Amino acid sequence: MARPRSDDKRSAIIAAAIRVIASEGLGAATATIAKEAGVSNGSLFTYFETKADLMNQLYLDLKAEMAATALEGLPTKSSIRKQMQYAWSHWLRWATSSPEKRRTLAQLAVSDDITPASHQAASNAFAGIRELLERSRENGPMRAAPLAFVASLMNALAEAATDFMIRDPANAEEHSKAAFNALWRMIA
Amino acid sequence: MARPRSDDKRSAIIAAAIRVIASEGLGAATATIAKEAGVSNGSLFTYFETKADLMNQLYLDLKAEMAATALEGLPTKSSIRKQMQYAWSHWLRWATSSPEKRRTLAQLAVSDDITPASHQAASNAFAGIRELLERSRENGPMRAAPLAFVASLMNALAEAATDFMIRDPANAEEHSKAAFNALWRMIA
Amino acid sequence: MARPRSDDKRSAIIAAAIRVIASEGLGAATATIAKEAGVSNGSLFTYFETKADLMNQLYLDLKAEMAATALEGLPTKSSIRKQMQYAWSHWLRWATSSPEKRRTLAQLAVSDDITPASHQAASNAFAGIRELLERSRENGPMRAAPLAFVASLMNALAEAATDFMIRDPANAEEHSKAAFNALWRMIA
Amino acid sequence: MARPRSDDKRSAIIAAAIRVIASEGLGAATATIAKEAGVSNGSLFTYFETKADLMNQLYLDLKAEMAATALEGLPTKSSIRKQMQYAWSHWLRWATSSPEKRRTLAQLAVSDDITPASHQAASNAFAGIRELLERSRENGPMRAAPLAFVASLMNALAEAATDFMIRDPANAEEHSKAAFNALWRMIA
DNA sequence: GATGAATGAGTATTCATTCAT
DNA sequence: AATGAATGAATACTCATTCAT
Repeated sequence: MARPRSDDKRSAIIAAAIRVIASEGLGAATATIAKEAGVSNGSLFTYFETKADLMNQLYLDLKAEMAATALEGLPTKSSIRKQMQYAWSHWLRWATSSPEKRRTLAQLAVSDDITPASHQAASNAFAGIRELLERSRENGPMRAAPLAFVASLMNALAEAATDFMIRDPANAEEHSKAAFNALWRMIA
Repeated sequence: MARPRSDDKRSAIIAAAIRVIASEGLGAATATIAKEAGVSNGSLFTYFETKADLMNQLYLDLKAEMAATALEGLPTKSSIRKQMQYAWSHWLRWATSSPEKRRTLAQLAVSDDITPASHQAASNAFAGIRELLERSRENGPMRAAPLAFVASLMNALAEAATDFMIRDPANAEEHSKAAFNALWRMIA
Repeated sequence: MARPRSDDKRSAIIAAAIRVIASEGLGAATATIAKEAGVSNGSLFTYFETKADLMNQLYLDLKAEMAATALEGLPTKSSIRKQMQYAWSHWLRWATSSPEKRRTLAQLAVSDDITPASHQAASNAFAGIRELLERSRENGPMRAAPLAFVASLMNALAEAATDFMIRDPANAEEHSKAAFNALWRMIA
Repeated sequence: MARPRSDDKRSAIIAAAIRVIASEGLGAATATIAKEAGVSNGSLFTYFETKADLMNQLYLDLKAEMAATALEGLPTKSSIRKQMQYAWSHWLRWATSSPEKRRTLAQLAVSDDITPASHQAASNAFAGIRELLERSRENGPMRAAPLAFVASLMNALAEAATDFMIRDPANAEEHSKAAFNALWRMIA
């Protein structure tokens, strides 16, 4: 319970959890995750106090990675539409090309183990994207709606589009664009 | 000649499952559900072969009720936009006013216990709504996209809107309309 | 619980029990036996008060059939050796040619459900054979041993021989004779 | 580095199983065995993967102990008859003086849980005794019979004799000798 | 008498977490 | 800090028996 020493081990556990939860669901045993990480089951609990704690940290890690990927290399000089489109396509590309992370994230998102605080923190990680969204819709038909509402719709669109891109990878790029255009029609 | 199997008991178990799962999640014990239904734990298994069977039937019941509510009293003589709006508002009203059913349905929708066959059957229950959607988008910008993709977007929008209506009930009607308008902008 | 009406049903249950226990062991559910007999599970209990009661009656029926088969047509005018050999071969033939009955009987014989009274009654059914045995050994080396001891040895020999005949049916007759000769060497 | 698995605990569970099964039969609950062994019910499963696994190991342990006892201190310089008699009397003495072990072994021997592999392994433990038997019968009337058949008869005799010795302990030694003489008449 | 639904005690096994080594 | 054995609560499902129809 003292400060754990090895960041490698923490990472190994997180990575193992992604793989195991993707294939076995949230019911996966901590012992299974530990073994997959090459760590003893006891050690898992020196890096994460409880299973729920592991879940919450995993959730945050994944959300943060997702947001960072979306904004990495953002062409801040371009038009807001271009920037939004850039973020959108990177976001969906990440989700599409990391199927285990996405599956695991999807399960965590609906889990009762994730605390409101974690949901809040995850939302903060999306601040950059929310800002983009704010500027995108500021002259559009949803300019008066609560931003959280619009964000929720955007998120839902991204989820649905990703599902479809995974199910029909041949036309993934096309689906991504179609969904972005739909988004733009909605808000701008 | 023996005591006949009672529809009341089946309903009681289904209703109890809705309540219990809404508050305890899918991990709820069958014994808890049975007790809540006023039935012995053994009896639960004469009405549902396994816990998974109960989950699947519950899922179908809820999906069917949702679709039926959306289409009940549909003004088939009105314009397609009016019809869609009618279905949309009934759909969201049902979801909003049955929070336990909605919570439970949300959990079931992502559960591994729900078989592909059940998902298929649930989809069939939505045939009427899908038809409305087809006619709604037939001249719009998404006329060439796979219907399933559009349906998925519509569903995601409905989910997001419902979440928001529940969190902010004072403006529920407004949110419903805003979401509908967003939908219409997207597809028509 | 009143006197049951139909002997047919009793027989059907007994016969079903033989088949089911032979294949599923003593743990077989009464419901399974009832279904195999074409009777409702409730009815089974009007013919046999408890499962243990069914087991005991089944045990007795099988033991009695076994003894009767061994002695049927006994050549009472022949030498005692001839008579014993006749009973022996009929006994083993029955065991060999009724594998389900034998399997079931073997399981019942070691079951805790069979009461001492039933074991006693089964022993009585073997009175005829025991008498043969008494006359067989009356001048032999075991003439002073308790008859029950000799009977026990004879029974053990018959069991072992039967096992072997079933495992090696091509030489069944030979094994039967070899075992009989061994028996005769032992007692006469 | 962690607490090592304790042989004492394994032994305690095995010993507890012997006692519990002797008195309650094979249906005995694993929890009962664990409690009798002074171990948590969970721990039982760190020493034995399943209940069936426990049964199989128990069966082997008992069979091995039985065979070892029979052959311990065998006077290999004596005549074959003397050697056989020595093994026979030690065998029956063990069976007689360990009634719980014997009861339990008898139940296990007919259990469906015991795998063919275990029966095979148990048979291997009896190799020494089988060898004695081979030399005992090599010039006798059963010299041409399959050894396995003769072994089966010998085993059946031993079982029957043991039963009788337990039921009539006052004359145990006498019964043992009578049975041995009967065996010798049979095979030598 | 016949039926089969109702009952609820009973059981192997799993798993998060703790703790001796 | 690391290990993995120890713990014991928790859970789906079965089954002999009873009883309403």
